[in-house]
Amino acid sequence: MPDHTLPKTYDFHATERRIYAWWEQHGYFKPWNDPRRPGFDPAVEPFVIAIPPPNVTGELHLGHAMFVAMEDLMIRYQRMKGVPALWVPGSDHAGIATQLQIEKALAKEGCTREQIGREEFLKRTWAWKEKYGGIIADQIRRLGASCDWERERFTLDEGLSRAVREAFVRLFEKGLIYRGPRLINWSPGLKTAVSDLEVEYSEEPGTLYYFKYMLAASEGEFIPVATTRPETILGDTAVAVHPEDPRFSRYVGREVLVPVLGRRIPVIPDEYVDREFGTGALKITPGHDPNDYAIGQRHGLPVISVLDEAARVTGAGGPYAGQDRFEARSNLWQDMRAAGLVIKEQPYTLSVPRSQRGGEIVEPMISTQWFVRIAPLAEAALGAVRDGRVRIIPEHFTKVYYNWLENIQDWCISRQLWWGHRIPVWYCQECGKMFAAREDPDICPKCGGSRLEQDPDVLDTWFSSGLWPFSTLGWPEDTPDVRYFYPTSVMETGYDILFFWVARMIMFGLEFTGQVPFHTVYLHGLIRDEQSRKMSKTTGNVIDPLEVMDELGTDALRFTLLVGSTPGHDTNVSLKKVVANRNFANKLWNAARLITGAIPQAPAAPQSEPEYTLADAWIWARFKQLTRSVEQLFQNYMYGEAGRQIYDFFWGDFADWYLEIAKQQVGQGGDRAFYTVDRLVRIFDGVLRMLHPFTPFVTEEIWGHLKRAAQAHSDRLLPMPGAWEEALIVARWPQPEPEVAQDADSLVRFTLLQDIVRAIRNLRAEKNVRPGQRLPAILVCPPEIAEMLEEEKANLATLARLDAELLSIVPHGGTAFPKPEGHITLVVGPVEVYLPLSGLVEAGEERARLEKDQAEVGAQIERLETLLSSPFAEKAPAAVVQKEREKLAGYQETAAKLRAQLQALG
RNA sequence: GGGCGGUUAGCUCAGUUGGUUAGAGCGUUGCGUUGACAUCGCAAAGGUCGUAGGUUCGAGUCCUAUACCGCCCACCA
Repeated sequence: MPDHTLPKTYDFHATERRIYAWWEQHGYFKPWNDPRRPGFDPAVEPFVIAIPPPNVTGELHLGHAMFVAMEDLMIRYQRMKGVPALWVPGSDHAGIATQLQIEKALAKEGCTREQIGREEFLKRTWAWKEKYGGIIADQIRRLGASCDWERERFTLDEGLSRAVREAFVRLFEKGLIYRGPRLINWSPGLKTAVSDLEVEYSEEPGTLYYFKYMLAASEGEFIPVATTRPETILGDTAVAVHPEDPRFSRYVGREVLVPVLGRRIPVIPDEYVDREFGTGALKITPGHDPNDYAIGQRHGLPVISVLDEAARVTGAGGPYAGQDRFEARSNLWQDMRAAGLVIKEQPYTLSVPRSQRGGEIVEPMISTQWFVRIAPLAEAALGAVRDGRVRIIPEHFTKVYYNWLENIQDWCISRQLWWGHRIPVWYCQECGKMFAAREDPDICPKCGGSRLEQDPDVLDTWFSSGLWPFSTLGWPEDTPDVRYFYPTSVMETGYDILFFWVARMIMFGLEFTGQVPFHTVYLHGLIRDEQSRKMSKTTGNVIDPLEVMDELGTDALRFTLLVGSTPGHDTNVSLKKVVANRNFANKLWNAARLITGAIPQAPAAPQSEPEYTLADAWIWARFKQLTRSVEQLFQNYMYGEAGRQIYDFFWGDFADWYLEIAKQQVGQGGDRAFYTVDRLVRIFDGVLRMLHPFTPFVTEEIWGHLKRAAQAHSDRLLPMPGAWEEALIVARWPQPEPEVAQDADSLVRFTLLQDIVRAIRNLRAEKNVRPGQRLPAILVCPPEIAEMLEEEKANLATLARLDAELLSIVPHGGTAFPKPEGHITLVVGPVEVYLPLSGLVEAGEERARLEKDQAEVGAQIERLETLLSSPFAEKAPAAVVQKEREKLAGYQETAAKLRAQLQALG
């Protein structure tokens, strides 16, 4: 046996490992045109994707699998098209997420980060990163990712750190970064500020507390006020009422007393107050509420912080100082009740702000933080999408993008963490000035002093991520990579990080490089379970991609994710789908066994000119259709639909029909066998090529076998490009093949053949004719069809399980054909099929079936006649009308046959 | 409050530019296994495309309204 014989079963496990190593070893993942390699041609346009960097200590989940599959598909497609394709891999330091992991580990040892100190903490985190940081990259390899691993980057590596400093200093020098006390979202557990985006609101049952704000100057008079957070009363600096509210107008300008504390605060008028809500009067806590902060600014109110960084009451809270916020809430309320200030409590649904990471309740607080003045950047980023320099797919997300950028707030970029890029700002202890610097300074540039202290904060992780498309290529250096590969091509990621990441990359790209960082944003949906629930460990519905790959193979997983998804829409993944796609890979494998086995049965060189059967012409016409359709779908980023069509072609046309026919044709030997094998090889090769971006492993493996089998047998068995490439991963993508006039005819004729076969199979199934039993048959049809059927006789016999010796094709026109004794009739379009089964069919049954057919055909004729006599005939395009006319003619022909048959039955 | 998406077969979903009998996988039913494949084959059942209008010769596809589900943003003392 030659070595290209395929084993009976496909061992995807071993294959995946072997093939990946082989690809990598041959350098196929590198762009063929590369400024780092000899023979570089800067004129050839590359295709570039920067990977969405996963968290360095993360574990692979289906979200990763999704983007890897999607991006690898795009990269492989471009590579096969001959475009230098670069996919830059890397990972993200993920400030909060990683730091939390380390802190958790420390907690197990019974200590805190403060106890071990910043330096030791960072040492441990780096050690953690070294230990676990490679895992995710290996898991991404298992998915088949064809990244250029030599270009792998990490957001905290030296080059990227330089980029971060450069970006910060530039913005700082332009005045686009400022520092100051503002009301920010404070995470008391993490003890850091977080940005607006990192706060998630959840609806939760709570209480609305009604109480009295007593007038300072008059006994017994009060303004009723409602709050959801009584502890903030301690920080109230005013009570606001609507200026036109008659209930309270007499109080405006007077003073009320803060419960328990007895502080005097003014009653102020402000239109922000909603007269309908609550009591119509609003307590103002500028230190702990964003709206109150704004009102406070308008009225020049003092700001009192009553909560500290751990959300405990500060000294300003008098008797409650040192208490936790919730403890203080209940204590204060009790004391107020005792003092007769409580009116009532009412159940109320709150929108509770929680930290995206820790999940704890975020506290709005006044704090000195660093901010990016975002408006000018946002304006530019809006422009880039508006004028089409960046295209977002699916398109409806552009609105979401606009909406966010048009209402954007300054971005709080400082975090009170240790794991991250430290803010490159120093404070001179001698002159008191602060300055930003690209390199760690020794002396103060303002006064020359040497007692410098660096700002202790680090930057928001997304600050460094925002630079990713160019920092990974070497920016701010003017490297050959930046010059050639930037701007990148497509940014493919989930829509959930459109704001966090995509918008910020566009802003930073424009700001720092003057160019958009990518011309296309492709947003995929989120992965959910089969009941469209989010996958979560608590629900227990998490599908682990690693387990899926172990059990069903990477290709099956990839194909499921790719074909099951539409851009921007969530995808429900179930194991059942993956199983179905594992079966698909298996089907491919077995088709390959058949084809490689068929090759040696044909002569190595044909003696005559090519001669193709109807089936050959048909499958070729269908294949060409597929290449055109797939090309168009790929161009429109409709990968899922493309995959589906290839799947359908392969399974429904190629395997179900053509392979069955091909076995028969190869069995005929001679040149017929050669030309059949030639079709098999070419079309299967084409299918493998088109499938390769979806299911790279099985296709590469099979293709290798196919190629070797073909080469071993004949130098005339070639793929479409005319020569066998060295590997499928770098093989040419099938060109869309143009349609020729004959194609339509082949399709119509073969469809008739299929209809005949189906009709016979149907009857056999109905009558329980044993599958093994070869039936004789008589086919009566118009002469021009008879010729075709005669040629296809052998195939017909195979497919419908007829006895080829006893199959007669009778050309017959005009007059009714006399029905043979003992036969029953099927009418398939212009063809009458007579099968000697009347013994199995009861009297009347045949008539009933024919009448049923007649009724169906009659209904169609009626429908089409109505249609064609309507304005449709004049207004619709001629081709469309013509098509319907032909259909009608076909039905009329069938109807005539049916009538004749029924008459013959008497 | 503003915006977006979904509603198609029992389930999960496709359905690009409107073209005239609506597709797949899974599930269900019946039949079938020595030669590519039971990880399979053959056949069958199953949908008035959420509802109501409109545009059009023609609407699952475009427009308007509406119901329900989901999401995002803003945020309500």
